[in-house]
Amino acid sequence: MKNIYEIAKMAGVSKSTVSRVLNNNGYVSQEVRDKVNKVVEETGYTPSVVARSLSRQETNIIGVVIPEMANHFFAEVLSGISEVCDQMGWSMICCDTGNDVVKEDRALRVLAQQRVRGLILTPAAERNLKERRVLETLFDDLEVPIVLLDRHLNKSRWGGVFYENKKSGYLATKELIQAGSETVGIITGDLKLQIARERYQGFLMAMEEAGKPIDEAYVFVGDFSVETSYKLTKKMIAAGNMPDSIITSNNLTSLGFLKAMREEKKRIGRDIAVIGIDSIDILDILDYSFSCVARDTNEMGKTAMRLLQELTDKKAVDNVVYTVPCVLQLKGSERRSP
Amino acid sequence: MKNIYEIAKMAGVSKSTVSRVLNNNGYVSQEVRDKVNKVVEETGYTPSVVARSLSRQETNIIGVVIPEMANHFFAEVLSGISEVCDQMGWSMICCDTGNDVVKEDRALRVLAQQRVRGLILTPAAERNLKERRVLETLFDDLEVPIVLLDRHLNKSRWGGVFYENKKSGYLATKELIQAGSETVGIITGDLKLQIARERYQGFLMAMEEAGKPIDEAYVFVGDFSVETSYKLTKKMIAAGNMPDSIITSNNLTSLGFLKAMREEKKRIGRDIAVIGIDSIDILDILDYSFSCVARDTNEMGKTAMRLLQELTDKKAVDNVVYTVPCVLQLKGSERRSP
DNA sequence: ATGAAAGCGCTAACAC
DNA sequence: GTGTTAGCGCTTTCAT
Repeated sequence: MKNIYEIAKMAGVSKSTVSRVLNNNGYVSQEVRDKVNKVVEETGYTPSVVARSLSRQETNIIGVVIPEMANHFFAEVLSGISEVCDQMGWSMICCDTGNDVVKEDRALRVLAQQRVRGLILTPAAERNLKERRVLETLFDDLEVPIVLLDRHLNKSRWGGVFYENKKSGYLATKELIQAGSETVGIITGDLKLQIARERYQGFLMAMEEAGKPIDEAYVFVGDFSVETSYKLTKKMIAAGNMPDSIITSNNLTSLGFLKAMREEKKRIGRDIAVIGIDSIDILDILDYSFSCVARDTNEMGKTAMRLLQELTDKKAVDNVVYTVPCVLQLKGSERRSP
Repeated sequence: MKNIYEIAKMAGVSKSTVSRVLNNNGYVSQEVRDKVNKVVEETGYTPSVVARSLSRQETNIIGVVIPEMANHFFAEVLSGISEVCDQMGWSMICCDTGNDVVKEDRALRVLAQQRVRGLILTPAAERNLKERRVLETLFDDLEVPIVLLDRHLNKSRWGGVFYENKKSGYLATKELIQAGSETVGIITGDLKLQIARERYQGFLMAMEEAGKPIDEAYVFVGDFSVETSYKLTKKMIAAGNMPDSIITSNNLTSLGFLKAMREEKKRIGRDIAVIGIDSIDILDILDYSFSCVARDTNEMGKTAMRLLQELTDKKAVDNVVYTVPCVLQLKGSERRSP
């Protein structure tokens, strides 16, 4: 591929002029402009963004670090980020950490080296103070703004786009009780994550409000994965002691729960009622009765990207927080009708 | 962020030495190595990949261009690509074209400017000769190898990772006939895409082999989207003329079909039999009887990335083609039992 | 084993 | 309006 100097030579002008034409800034006569464009056209010349970035001392790439691309929640988020990113003419480097902090650290370091302009991060886990300081320093030194997405990072000063976690747990529980449940159980997420704790707290709050005691046997500590939720549900069924209803704390937890129920020939609405946190698109398509507390996932991604843009433009301060609302979607599974 | 020169100064050595330590090449005494590493550690210095890329005249970024991230098929593929990419220590810029050729062109141009080291592409559509030439020239000039994924680009000389499309259509159709269907219909994908035509041809072949005539009324030309498939199925049901069974040509087509069936209170296995091309994970979890012809999606992504690596290493020639096998998964929906 | 210096392809301040 | 020139932060060749 030719470089800018060769294009300049061919057009009989200087590099600066070619640069001006390419970036459409500075004064350059129409005549010269046409001449340069013609050469660019003919040669199929494409300027190097890496040289430009070095010279300008900034890139137009953002980093996106998420725990699992194949999780539909994150796929939707990514799609939203990508759309806004594209509109801005920026590019996005995606990293999938598989919920592994080691991979996450590596990803963050790579993105720092890439000198990304901004970062959208869903942390695999919360970190101790020291680890967090290292990360903070790394990106602070580079003046890279960071937007957290969905998950918090303990005591970090970064803002982000989050969810009404506590409220979602609260609403789901309250609804189950109102629909007639005497006993309500929950399969939680990884309680090391703030969002899992919040959802659980919402559950506790609604229970207390209704004057229901918490039965430890009905609190299943999971980790937001299909597998664990599946195992816990199996165990619950095997124990022969099921609550009237249960909260599944995220989309994968719901799936694991449904899988185990199917296998054990248990039926939602007959053997147990359920409300999930997060919707599962396909269940709606199938008209499957699965009640949930939902949110606009794609919009979460878009909002995160817009916030990041404001931060890079210095039009927002660091610790801005957007909270997307939860919406109850009742489809019948909140009720048990034996 | 400090640069290499400042680190050198602080360590009392030259830039070259720091570079050698950082890249772990060339001779440098253990003593000096330690000294440099200490300074790097203390300052939290992170070398700039953009400067390195300019100097080395190559990046470690690959471009991935796909039609829709939120489609579970592509999310899985992305996940596979990402994993191998990460293992290699490379980064990946993702672009979602939304099946739009204009966006695709823009994405490709951006990736060329980014001087990506390689490209994995699922084209939004086939192109005319001229458009294709422009693309080819662009990346040829930059010596960027390209791996096609899932979808072909007409008459291009690029290799890639594809699927047994014709066979999948053939197997599905044959199975439906064997299971007792007198009449078989199909909702095709966008026939401008070779993979859609191939799947359709497989259908035709099996029909011919079985001596069944093709009833035009049972051939529904779709476009691999939920929406179109939904509308076509609605129309089919409204017309009151359904085949014994039907092929749905990809995962989204299956979903649109299932949605319309539900809405119209039609039941798979009673009113019509069906085999879909591509599996839908969640249906398995729900133990939903949905037969399909499946493939290892995640592996397709990994294979594509490995092929790309071989191409960048010049260990493979351009037009290598991997074809991933299709596997019949019968769950009962292939049979109609009124 | 280490340093000096040229160069990667571009941008932008300055000169004319 | 256009050209000249000095970087941007690295790598790498060539001396020493």
